[in-house]
Amino acid sequence: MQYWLMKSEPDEVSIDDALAAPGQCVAWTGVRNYQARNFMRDQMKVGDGILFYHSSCAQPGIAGIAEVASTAYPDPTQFDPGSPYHDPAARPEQPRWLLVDVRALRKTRLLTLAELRQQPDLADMVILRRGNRLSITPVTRQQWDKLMKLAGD
DNA sequence: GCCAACGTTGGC
DNA sequence: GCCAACGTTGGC
Repeated sequence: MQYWLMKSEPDEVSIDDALAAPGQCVAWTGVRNYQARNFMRDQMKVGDGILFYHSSCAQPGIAGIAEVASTAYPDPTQFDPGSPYHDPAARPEQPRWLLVDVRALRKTRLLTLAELRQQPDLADMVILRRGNRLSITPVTRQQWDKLMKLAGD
C-alpha cells in the first residue's frame, strides 16, 4: 500500500465535486506529464491512499482523502479533438496518456500550504520542495500519518 | 498579473 | 545529444 498526493484545480474538480460524483468516483483526466503518468501506470494499486489537494486557487492545500479505485487505463480525452487535453500525436492503438479512477472518501479541514510548510516533519514532502510542479507525488507513510493527525482524524 | 522554476521542443 | 527558446505550472 502506497500513499499519494494528487493536485486538482477545484474549479475543475473539487473534493466536493468528487464526493458528489456517482460512487464518489472520478476519472483523473488530463495528466500530461510522463513522470506523473508513470506513477499511475507503474506504481499505483487499487486502495492506495490519496491526499486530495486543491491547487491554483485562493486557498491551496489538502482538502480531503481519497483512494485509488482502478488500475491505469487510457485517458479518453487525449483522443477528443474538442478537449483541452487533446493530444494530436496520441494513437488509439498506442495511447500515450493514462489515468486512474479516484474515489473520494471524505473531506478534511483545509490543511493549507502555509500550514504544511510550518511542520518540520513534513519538510521533505515533494510538494513542498522548491519549484515542484508535479501533479502526482508519492507521500511516505510517516508523512501520511502526520497529516492524518493534523487533520484531526 | 507576475515570475521562478521546470519540462518539452526542435535546430544544429 | 546539446541546449536555447518556448510554454506551462502554480504560489503569491
